[in-house]
Amino acid sequence: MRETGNAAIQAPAAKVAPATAGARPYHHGDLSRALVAAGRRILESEGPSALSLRAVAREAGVSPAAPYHHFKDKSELLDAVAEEGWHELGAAIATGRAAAANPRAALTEIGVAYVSFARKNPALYRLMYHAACDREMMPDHAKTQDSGWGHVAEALVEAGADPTNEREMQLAQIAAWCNAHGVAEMAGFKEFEPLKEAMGGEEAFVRGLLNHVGIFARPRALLD
Amino acid sequence: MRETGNAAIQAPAAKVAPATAGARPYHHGDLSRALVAAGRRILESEGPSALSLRAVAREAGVSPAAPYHHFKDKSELLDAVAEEGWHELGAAIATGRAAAANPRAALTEIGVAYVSFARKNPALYRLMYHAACDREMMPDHAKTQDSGWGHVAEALVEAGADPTNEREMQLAQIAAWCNAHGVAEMAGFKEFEPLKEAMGGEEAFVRGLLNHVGIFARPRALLD
DNA sequence: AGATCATCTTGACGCCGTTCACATAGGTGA
DNA sequence: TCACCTATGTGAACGGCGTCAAGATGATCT
Repeated sequence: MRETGNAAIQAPAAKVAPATAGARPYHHGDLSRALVAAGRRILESEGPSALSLRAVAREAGVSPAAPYHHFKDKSELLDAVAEEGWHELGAAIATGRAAAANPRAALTEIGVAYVSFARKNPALYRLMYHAACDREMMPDHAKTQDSGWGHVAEALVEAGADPTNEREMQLAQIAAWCNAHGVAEMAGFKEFEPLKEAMGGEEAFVRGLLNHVGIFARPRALLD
Repeated sequence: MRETGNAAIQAPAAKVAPATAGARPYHHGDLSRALVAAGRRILESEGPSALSLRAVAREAGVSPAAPYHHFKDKSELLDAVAEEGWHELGAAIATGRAAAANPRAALTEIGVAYVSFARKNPALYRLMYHAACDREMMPDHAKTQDSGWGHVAEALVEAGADPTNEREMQLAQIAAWCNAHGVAEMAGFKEFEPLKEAMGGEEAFVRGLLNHVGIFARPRALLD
């Protein structure tokens, strides 16, 4: 019939094609993945307004109706693109955290990595959050163990937070996310350019902002 | 020809109609305002996906092409709706600030008022920020003296910040905005419901978040 | 009154998301 | 081997969208 869940995983069903062979081995071979990739290419090169289902199908070289055999509708395709983004954001956060000199610095680096990802993939980031806000919840993926969400909690504990104080832990975790999200969406505003340059570049600006805003540098209710 | 700027101000041009007379005095009378109002009604009652130019025209009782005599294109109409939102947000912030017992509390109340407005008008708030992010800058309106932006700066100074430390002032102001924005967009997520209830309602939750996140409760680089 | 000009309508264009009937081709079991 | 089944593709069509050009309408100015 039709794939219902994650489009990136073909399940143990009948192996249909070598996935990345030359030209077009099967009917298409691996349309799901091709469509998601095409969607992301269009998003990056031509912006969100150009991201139509038909354009994605064109980019993948299939008819406008073909995607409907792999995704219920357009928003499900966009969800798959967004999911790829959440996955990469999680990886970026893990990398940032690992690069920190000490547990306390890890929190800061998580924030910087988060904002950095969002600033490097603005259209993708906005798509990710758009999807999340529409359903008024974080994507399931963001809550798995190895996600950004999980890393924040772990980093908080390693920095000395009391994991038994559940309420404060939750508040701090959410606050961190709000914090990073706010900075991520506003750091690109043009009126801040002069200040950015005066501070020696965007990263310094972002660090200043995160520091001012607090949680990444000093989660005081937990650590003070 | 065609109105170029603010659609809400009819300028000193020829008075065309009594503005709010019965039925339809002139060709329409005051289509600009009617269209903005219709747009907002649709946004609130049927959501952003239903907010098409044609639907707005229908709601206002005119043909699909009529709006083009008042707005360059759809996005200019949406900008006008958003501008109304920024105006109201500014007023809400002013009210919150005025209700505070002391200068320090004023900062907190500004944050609470901001988030409260966003939570009460989620679709409008998202439209407002969407427009801002698209052009990568705050709307001009948000930067005028009596806007939310201005109130934050004033409140910071009244709370004891040093207005001559320009860089820190700017950083704090931006941080406050990031802060409020992040909380505003995430406070509605469903996975936080249990915590919200445990804390005695959404306002307490928001205050906790703003407090954790820092700037509204303790802009330390400036005040400590 | 006649000219003028902003305003509104009609009709059209191309693009969109989506659906449906049909075509095609790999895999399966007789 | 071959008929069948199912997954996957195409083509044509629908209504809705944003937008524009040409024409109708009616208030205002001289």
